[in-house]
Amino acid sequence: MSGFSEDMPFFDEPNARPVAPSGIAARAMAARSGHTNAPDYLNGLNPEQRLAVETTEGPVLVLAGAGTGKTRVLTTRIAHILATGKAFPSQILAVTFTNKAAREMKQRIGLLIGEGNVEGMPWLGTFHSIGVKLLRRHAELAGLKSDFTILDTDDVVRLIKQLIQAEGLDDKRWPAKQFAQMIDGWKNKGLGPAEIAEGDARAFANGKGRELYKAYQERLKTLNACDFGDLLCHPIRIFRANPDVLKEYHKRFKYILVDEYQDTNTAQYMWLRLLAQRPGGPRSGSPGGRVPSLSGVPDRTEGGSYRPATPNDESGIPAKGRKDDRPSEPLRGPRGGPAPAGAEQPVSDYKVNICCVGDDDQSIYGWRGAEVDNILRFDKDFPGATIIRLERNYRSTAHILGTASHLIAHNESRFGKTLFTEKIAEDDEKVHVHAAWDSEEEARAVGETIEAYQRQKHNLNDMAILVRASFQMREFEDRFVTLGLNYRVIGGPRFYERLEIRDALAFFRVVAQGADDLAFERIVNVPKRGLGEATIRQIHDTARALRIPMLEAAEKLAESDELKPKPRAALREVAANFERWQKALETTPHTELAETILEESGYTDMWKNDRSVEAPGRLENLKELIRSMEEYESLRSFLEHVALVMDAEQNAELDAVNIMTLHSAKGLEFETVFLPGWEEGLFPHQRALDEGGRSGLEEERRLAYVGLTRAKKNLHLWFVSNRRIHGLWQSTIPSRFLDELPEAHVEVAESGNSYGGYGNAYGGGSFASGRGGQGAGRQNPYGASRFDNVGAEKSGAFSSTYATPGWQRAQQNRTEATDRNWGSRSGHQVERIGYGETDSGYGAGRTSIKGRTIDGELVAKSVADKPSAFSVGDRVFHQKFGNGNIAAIDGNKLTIDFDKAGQKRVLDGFVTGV
DNA sequence: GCTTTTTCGCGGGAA
DNA sequence: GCGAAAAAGC
Repeated sequence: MSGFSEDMPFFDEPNARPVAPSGIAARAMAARSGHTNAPDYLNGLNPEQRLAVETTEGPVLVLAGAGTGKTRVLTTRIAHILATGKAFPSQILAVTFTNKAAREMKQRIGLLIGEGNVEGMPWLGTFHSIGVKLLRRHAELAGLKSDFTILDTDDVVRLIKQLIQAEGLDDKRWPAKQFAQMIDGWKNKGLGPAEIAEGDARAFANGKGRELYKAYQERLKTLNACDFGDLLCHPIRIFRANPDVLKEYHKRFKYILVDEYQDTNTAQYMWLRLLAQRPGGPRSGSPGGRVPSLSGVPDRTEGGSYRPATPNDESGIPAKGRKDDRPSEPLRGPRGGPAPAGAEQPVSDYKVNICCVGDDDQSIYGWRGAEVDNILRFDKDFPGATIIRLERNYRSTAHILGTASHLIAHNESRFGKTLFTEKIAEDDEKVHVHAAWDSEEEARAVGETIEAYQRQKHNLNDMAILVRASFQMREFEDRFVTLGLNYRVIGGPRFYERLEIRDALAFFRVVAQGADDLAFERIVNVPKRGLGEATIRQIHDTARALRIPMLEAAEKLAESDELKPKPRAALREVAANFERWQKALETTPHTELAETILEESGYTDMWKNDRSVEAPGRLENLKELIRSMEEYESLRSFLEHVALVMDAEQNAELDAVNIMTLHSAKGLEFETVFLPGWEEGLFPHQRALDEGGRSGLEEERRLAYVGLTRAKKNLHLWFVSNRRIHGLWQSTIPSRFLDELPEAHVEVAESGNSYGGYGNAYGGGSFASGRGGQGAGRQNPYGASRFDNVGAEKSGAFSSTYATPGWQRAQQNRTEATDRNWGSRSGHQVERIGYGETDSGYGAGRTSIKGRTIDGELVAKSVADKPSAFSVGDRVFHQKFGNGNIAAIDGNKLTIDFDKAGQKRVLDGFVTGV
């Protein structure tokens, strides 16, 4: 929560006590002094877990496979450090990525050592929450005041947009959103405006990228604000520029623990390195089982400046772009693998009690800056590191584990772990692979399977549908609504991102921090009071000219006669309101004040008068917002919470099927898991392949691995032959990942109910052209015809799917990862994958498809100008919808009245004349 | 300044 | 095909 309001003296140990509730410490002492009985909390750990808990000294990397008890090790390790008196709670730095993980850790440590003592762990939290805490303490060293505002992505984009416009640039050509992402990327690498690569700087805004970035940082400073990236970057810069500050933290943190280390980005790595470094000096002995006295903490930073990690990089961080610079040989584990190019000089001859826990096979966040290399390189960074593998899985059946292990073995850049289980039951089912004709049938069949499980008394809560992309969810939702099947979507739009909540928060922000221009701008004209673009611009200009916040500028303008009477009166009212509320901040309880603000501003009335369907819900949300404020002591601490904790709890009461993306499923487990959409182009996702090449494919494969390992007992994979992408139906081919599954653990299920009628006609479709050489060219190491009988009895269609040229292309793609052009070699089917195509489909680039402007010309125009091979009234056949008559033609898009399926819009490449 | 029409984008999303 | 955001229209 609020780091600055409840600030404590820096070294607070005098008030702290060693943790010894429930006699744990006593027992630990006993254990150490010769008794063979281990303390309770160590009971039930397997040998590897126990080693990971008890190896408290020196660098430790715990490679924790899926379902091997990672969180248990982390929490028990902390409990162990505390119980044996190696450190006070406040001397342990424990970082996670999500609030959820931090919360769970706190709770579980609480169970081990007693609730009260977890409160004494002020440095357990997310990278960002700890970053805020550091920054609030040392804000002035970053040019901020300690009450700075944290901007979220939305604010940042609006701010950048203003800057782009201020530069006189075309904000169409240079989208603010894109630049925000670039800044995010730079900050993930810990790069300030002066440090970014020349090429990157030139790539945006006619070469003004660097200036723009600089201007952005300056603007943040004047707003007394920072973005999420700054929460890490500012502390890094502060540490580097102020050795004495860093030294304080070196003294403080005796043990560092990091969760999900494979997800750390370069900035987080820099941050950790700085805190973990103990330059110079000999390795100190183990503090043993003594509670170290304050004065006895040796100052290991004495007499040494930082050891630069590379000769030309003071940061302790490898040069940017390592991934790309790296020689192509794979990293084969930590032992003897080649050091990646740009790897910095290892940390040596001083003691670092850092313990990182992670799983390289579950690294799925490369796209937001995570560097798998951080974990793969651990023992180079920390020579002499103990590496402990947790491979004993407590979650899944042997079939599921076997399937997942076999799949992930296709990746090259990994440590290599082999999960095993001792739970082998005869009646464990194999992993099921199902085929469906299209995504509707997929949803229908999954629904039926779920209902079948339900009849066998399985809880819906124990089932989950994990999709690659969120657009897949809709079909399931539609189906479940029809069936009356309860479901919940996890990771949807979040509470604090809702319009009404953001509006309300903007009011509060201006009251709490008058200089928050972004918030002010958001709500000056909410509810509508006739303050349009022109007036706002005027406020803006005045604020700029006088170098004052917009609220003050508004006050001034309201008193002057520069405005027309109407906006002037409105502005005067706004200014008066805020003045009144700001005064009330001192005297009124914050929940009461919040209500007053929403009433007096007319905001609640605005929604009361709104006749739309959402309005009542929005009012309800506002009430909920006020209610949730009660838990905080002040408006300010509440706002801080909101900035950092954007998640909202779901209700677990209801028995409902869980629907979520694969990404948000990481860390969860379910008895029964459905994985739909295993098709080339969707999974692995086309864009991952286009942008990431082989490493992109490997990340997709890790995502598949994450999906498979979520299942405890039952696992169902699906692929379809037809899917609607961006509104148009496309043929698809099964994912290459399906062919990477081991035959021994997988059972290919018969297709549910495919449409017999359409299926029959299928042979006449375009796949037929590729049937000739089927099987011959396959390089499937697990047998050539494993999936060939899929659905054979019903339609025969799916067998061909696996033997098409498209399938073979997928195989080729596997070996020729460098070839990123789907269209180049692919023959007939390619236009059905990806993003739709021009008429012929041969080799046409994706750029030409959607009517984007290229060199200022609308490309779609030329496409549309091309006369279609069909004319209105023609009788045509479509492989999904059957026969029909063309009702209208729009370029290559046909509107067809189908005999059975009704009117649909399809690309002309999908139909043949009859 | 507000309402309707057109355009755009469309992988994953913590803090 | 759909929703959000921008541009055009009133």
